Amino acid sequence: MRDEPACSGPEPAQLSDAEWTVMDAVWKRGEVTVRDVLTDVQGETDWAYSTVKTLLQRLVEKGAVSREKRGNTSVFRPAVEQKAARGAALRALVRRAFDGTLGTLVHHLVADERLSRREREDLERILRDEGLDP
Amino acid sequence: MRDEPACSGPEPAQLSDAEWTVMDAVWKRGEVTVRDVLTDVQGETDWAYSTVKTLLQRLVEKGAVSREKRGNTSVFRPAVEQKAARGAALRALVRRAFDGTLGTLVHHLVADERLSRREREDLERILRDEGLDP
DNA sequence: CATTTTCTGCTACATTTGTGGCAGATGCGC
DNA sequence: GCGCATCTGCCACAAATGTAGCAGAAAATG
Repeated sequence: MRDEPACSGPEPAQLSDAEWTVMDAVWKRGEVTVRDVLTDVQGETDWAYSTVKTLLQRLVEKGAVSREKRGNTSVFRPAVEQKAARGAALRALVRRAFDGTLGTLVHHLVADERLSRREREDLERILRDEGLDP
Repeated sequence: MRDEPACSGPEPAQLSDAEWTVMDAVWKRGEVTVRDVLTDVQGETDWAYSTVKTLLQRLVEKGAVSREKRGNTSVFRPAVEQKAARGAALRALVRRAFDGTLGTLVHHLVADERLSRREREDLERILRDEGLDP
């Protein structure tokens, strides 16, 4: 009896850097207009209205968000869960840079000299606290 | 007194998918020619000689490998350690997709339903043992 | 040596990503 | 209803990435 969930459906499309920034706002609000996102990313970026618009457009094409016309304004909603997107991104990284093996990544984490003792302890704690639920 | 290694020098340049494939061969062999890499990636990819050549060229420009002329043939050598490249890639992922916080990634790992119990246990064990045993 | 093989240097070209402009349609304040 | 603010749809353009061809130089081969 296997306890792995095995492979579910197709991976959500990979998101680019800029697209992640937009998705953060989309997930946070649940439902956004171009302007909402623009507002949220002010300070983080220096994007023009058009830039956000284009990015949302591309996210629609990638199937990451859905668009619904409300009056003359588009309202966007997440079409993939953040968790799914994160999983896909993580698996893509593991595939390209860590032998396709999660274990290699974890090993790197704990062996990486840039990981502070404190962070390492945090990881252990998180694992113990969160990993126990059957 | 801080125990963090804090921020060392500048991150190695980000590598693209294709570039990671090439770098795998470069790290494995320690010293390669275009043809060596081409040989190694046969089966994995269907690249032309020129493709590998271009990729190595770009890796030189990115400072990821060094080139040395031996006769009329170029010999390439890693200029960044695999560990450093992995670290940079991992940090980039955390930055874009996991709130910039390693803890968020680890939390995702243990909470992700796609992570099998066995992998979860491995993770815990590796953390406890500091990754000392294979 | 004359050929054949193999390299290199340069160029090319499609796609994706980052960034944004312009013009026409639509909605809001007065 | 009119004008001003907004939105949208479509296009643009540079940099990065994926993928490779061509021509000339260098080396190997008979």
